[in-house]
Amino acid sequence: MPQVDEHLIDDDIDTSAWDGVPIRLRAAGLRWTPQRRTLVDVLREHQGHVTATELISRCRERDQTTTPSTVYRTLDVLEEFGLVAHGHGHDGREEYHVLPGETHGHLYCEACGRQWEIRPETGAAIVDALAADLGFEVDLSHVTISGHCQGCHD
Amino acid sequence: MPQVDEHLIDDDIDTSAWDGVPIRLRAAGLRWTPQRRTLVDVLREHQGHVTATELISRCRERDQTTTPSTVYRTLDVLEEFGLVAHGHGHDGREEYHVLPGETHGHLYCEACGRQWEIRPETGAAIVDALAADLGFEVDLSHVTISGHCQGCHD
DNA sequence: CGGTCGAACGCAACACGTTGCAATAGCAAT
DNA sequence: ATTGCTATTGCAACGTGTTGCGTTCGACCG
Repeated sequence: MPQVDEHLIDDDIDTSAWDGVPIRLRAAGLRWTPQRRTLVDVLREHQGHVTATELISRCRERDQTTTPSTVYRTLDVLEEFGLVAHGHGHDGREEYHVLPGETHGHLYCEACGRQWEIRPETGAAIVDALAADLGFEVDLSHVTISGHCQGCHD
Repeated sequence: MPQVDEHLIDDDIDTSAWDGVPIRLRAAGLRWTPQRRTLVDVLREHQGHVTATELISRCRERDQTTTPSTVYRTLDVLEEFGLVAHGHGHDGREEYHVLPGETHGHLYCEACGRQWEIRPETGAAIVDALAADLGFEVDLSHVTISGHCQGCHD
């Protein structure tokens, strides 16, 4: 097993973005509570996409008393700080992007259920098309576009 | 008010597509029930988009005993026959296109809440971009893309 | 016209997400 | 350490949509 030093290994996620959260909250007149700490601890371990439901159950693993409404409200706050971004999966349920870097759209194959990310260049083409049409400024990351992937159409 | 004969006026909707529904259902081994008749009668009066909730309440105006699960299940059947198509609004709730003609995507402005349809040519550009990228065959009508309209972005 | 089969119904329970409100508890100031 | 303000919590209730199950009734057949 060579070269293990050359790349980050799976569970070696950069969590530094979360370190300043308590301070940022207080600076905005908000509060750092045990419930928020639990959620942030859970988010530290995640990259990419998570459903709200999964976050709630992971929080409950750490704290039996976790309440859904608190989690949803905390996620709203974290979204205002740009630490998560929510979107809707193909079935309309909420999904969260943790530490959204470059925003990207999502594709969902109705046949096989797999998901893909839209490449930045392709996403840009979509954004440009809608900007040219109606002057619309699209937030691609908010939705999942449905269809059939190459392997599944016909 | 000249030329009123030259176009269909607003409440003169072509409902002929619904006339064959009982026969089509029976031909497929399915049944024509009073509950389905109520929903189809409601759908006859609609064009464009309706939320599932609105359909349920309109059915209840005609039949107090209408049950949500029956309406949802009937909508699924009608969708298989191509008479309605469901999508998700910006907040993930279900919307139905009645008698979907040319499929079109939707835009939702997060600031002012208004909605637009994506013009066919623009929609085609989006479909083409994703086909070129991953060979993905997109069903644009299923989702509502969020963003900010011309009047609302700065 | 009555019998049979199973599609469709209504209900009850669940899942996900939101909201209003009274009680709690951060946190800044004293 | 105590106090006061108010952000946050937890609960309960609601809205929307789905699912399982026992019962009903549509439709075809004799």
